Order: sequence, then structure tokens, then C-alpha cells
Amino acid sequence: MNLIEELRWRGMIQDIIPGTEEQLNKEMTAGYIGFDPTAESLHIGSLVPILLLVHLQKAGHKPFALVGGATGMVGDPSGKSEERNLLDEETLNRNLDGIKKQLEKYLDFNSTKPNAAEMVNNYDWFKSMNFLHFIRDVGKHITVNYMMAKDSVKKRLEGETGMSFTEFTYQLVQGYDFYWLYQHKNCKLQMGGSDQWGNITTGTELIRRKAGGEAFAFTCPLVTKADGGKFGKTEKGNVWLDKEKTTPYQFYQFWLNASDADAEKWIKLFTFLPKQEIELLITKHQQNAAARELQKTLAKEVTVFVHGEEEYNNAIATTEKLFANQTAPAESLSVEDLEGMEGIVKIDFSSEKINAGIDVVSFLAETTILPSKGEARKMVQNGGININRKKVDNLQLTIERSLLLHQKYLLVQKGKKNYYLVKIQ
RNA sequence: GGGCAAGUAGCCAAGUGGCCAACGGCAACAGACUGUAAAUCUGUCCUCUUCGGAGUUCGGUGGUUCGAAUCCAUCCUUGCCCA
Repeated sequence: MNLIEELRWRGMIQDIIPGTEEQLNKEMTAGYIGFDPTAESLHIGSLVPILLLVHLQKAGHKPFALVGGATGMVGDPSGKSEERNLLDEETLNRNLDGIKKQLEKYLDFNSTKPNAAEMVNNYDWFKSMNFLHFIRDVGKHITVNYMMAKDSVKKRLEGETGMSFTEFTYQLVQGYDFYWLYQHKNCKLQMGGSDQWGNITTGTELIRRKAGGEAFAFTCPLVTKADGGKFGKTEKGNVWLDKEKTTPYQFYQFWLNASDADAEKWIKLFTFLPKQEIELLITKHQQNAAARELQKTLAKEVTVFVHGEEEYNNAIATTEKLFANQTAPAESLSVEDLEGMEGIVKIDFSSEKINAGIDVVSFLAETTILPSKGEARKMVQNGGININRKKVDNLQLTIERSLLLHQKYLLVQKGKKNYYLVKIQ
């Protein structure tokens, strides 16, 4: 299977410029993807683009990861119904640094290989670009008519929020990136999410008109959930690749909780497992869905890829302690079990208050498990709180020493899946 | 600069003097069911609360009124049209 066939089978190709496959078969080709520095860390939404680059490199081509120091200052209108706020320079730089560090983990930047990955920042070629130069050199080649025909622009023109000139220009800025890479790095391919299609084709257009060259591109469908919800969100917000922001345990849990329909799609998208193996897994899963082999494999593969084997093992260990014997009393967990749980939320709490006895509602609020007493009360009333695996059904319950596990711990659950280990000291 | 329209909770959206913390939908959270799924049903969903209430909201500010999201003035923002 060549690269395009492989990606197509994985459901990673939405639009593709004719000739792309031939180009990739013909020679080692440099391809790039841009990463938006809107946050300090990449989240799992960026995993697909990263994987595209990894696939590209595995197939023997040369990946470029472009961080958008310049484009980040403008704001991409694609998929946005409203004008974006501009980031200040300081935030931008911090975000760029964070993203750079992460990308280095996933791609091979070892420069001795001909297809070593490279990182570029479009700020480098835009910082000295002045306005007149830009409109004469870039703007002149693309008509406004062409730009307005793009979906991202059309939607905003039809909508009721309008669009600033700045955002309108975005596609030219990104298009110029491609042109620049084409000229300076012999980069002939751009990839991205399908929302980038418009921006990407402006780039290939610019290369054709300004350089008389031919450039290629394809996009990957945006990851969706079968139930129509937003991908990559949990009750705690975004799922990040940075383990400080989303612990490996939480990361693992995210994938484990994938619905059946999603797991089938995602395992193709997010793992490197070969076709045969995936098809076998899917068959097995259809026979015995309750075993959730598919989700487990998906979660394993992605967690190992992002956080490494060791963190994955920790995540598994914690998962087993918490979920494997759910009916077993909390007392059966040893001190080591409790202390060894990596990645769940651990909270210290004052021993005086426990000695004196404290009502559940205050306890939940003071441990910040819930934001206020009112909400704590509601959650208890809803039956959403378990302490040491016993449902709290009494608002008057007093938390006192006798409830502690090993004289020291309380295992608190908010809902079924959110665990907190409260340490008394 | 002129004319018209609009701005309501995370989003969409009703409400056009008291019955409004504000209909409904989505999203979110929790419960039941289950496989730590999905679908479905139920509850919660401005903030705090000793669960009795209390406080702050309907672009901003001032005003009319016993009483305003609702009326008036003014300002801001956005869209459309004209210049």
C-alpha cells in the first residue's frame, strides 16, 4: 500500500489535489502542516495532523512542521463564525515554545537522515515583510473574487457578524507560507484538516501563478463523534497532550470511553496498527462488544504513542484499582494501591477538621471537589457522590475519623468516573 | 456622515410594564439502565445558601414608574442599505 492508499483506508483523506499520489510515488516529497499557536499545548485535535506528518515520514517523505508565529497573529476565519481576538506577542511566544517541544517528541528530527523532520516558524519570513511589499508581491496574484468564493469567507459574508480585512487576508498569508516553503525548501505538499482546504488551495494557486510551479495537497476529515458532540472534550475541558494538563490516566480514560462507533473510526485514525489487525479487532468487537477490546487497544496505542510505555502502565494500574473490582469494598485497597494511583486528583485535607467531624457538604466544598456548598448539596441530592465506594444518601452525613481508610484516606467519587483521593494530614 | 434592523444566561432563542432568574431547544453535569459504551428515560443547569431564602442579571449609562428585559434619552457594538 502506498501512502495515499494507506491514508485513504484509514479514513484520513477528504479532499486531494489530482496528481498528489503520483507525486508521492515519484520521489521523496517534502510536505508540511501548520500548527496554530492558540494554546500553550497541543490537544488531541492536533493529533491527526501530527499523525499525518508521522505517516508521511514513515513513507520516506520529509515532513515540515510549521508553527504559525505570523498566522497566529492574524487569526484564521475558517470554521469560526465570529471575528477572533488577537493574541498578544508574549502569549504567542510562550505557546510557540510549548508546541515546538511537543512536536519534537513525535517526529524524527534527526538531521542525518535525508527525510529528517524540520520545524519552521512563518514569523521568520513574515517579520521583515512590509505591507506594500506584500500587496504588490502576493496580493496582486490573487483576485478578490477568488478569495470571496472560499467557504470560510462566504459563510462570514452571509452571516451577521461580518469579517475584518485582517481575517479576510488570512488565506493570503497562509498561501504565502506554502509559496515560501515551495521556493526555499522545495516543499510541494500541504496537508491539514478539511477546514483548511480553502487556505491550502490559495497556496497552490499562488505557487502556480507566481512561480509557475505545481504543488499538491490533501486534507483530512475533521474528527467527529457519532453522537454529534465535540471531539476531544470531557467534563474537564480539552484533552491535552501535555501530561501536566491532562494526566496520562485521564488521557487513557478518554480513549477508553469512546463509543463503539467512534472507536472503530478512531482506531484507524489514531493508531498505526496494520489494516489486518484492526479488521480482526473490529470483528472480535462486534462479536463481543462488552469486552471492549477495541477501546482498550485504541486507548493503549494512543497513550503509548503520546506518553510512552511507562505512563501507559501507570494509567492501566490506576484504572484497574479503580474499576476492576468496583464491587469490592474500598477497604480492600492497600496503602500502596491508594498512593500508587498516578494521575487521579489528590487532595490534602486538614486532620483537625476530620477529628472534629465535618458535614459532607462542607467537606466537598472545602476539598474543592465541588465549587460550592450549594452545588455539593445538589450533587449529593442527585446521588452523584460516593465516598469509599458507598453512595452518600444523607446530607447530614458527618465525615469523621472512623470513615478513613488506613487512618488517612478518603476515596471520593463524583459521578462514576471522577475519582479523588483525599489525604488527611 | 444618513437611513433601517439588531444586541437576552455557554450557544440558539422566546418574552415587549407586575404572574420573570426569564418559555423552549442544544450543549454540559448527575441518576436509572448498561459494557467505566451508545440510545432512552429522569433530575440539575446565573451566583451564594443555615434549603426558609438572599444577591446580581436581559449591550453600557442615566431617566420615567409604586414596579422595567419590556417605556424614554443617550452612548457603545454588529449587520444591511445609501453617501
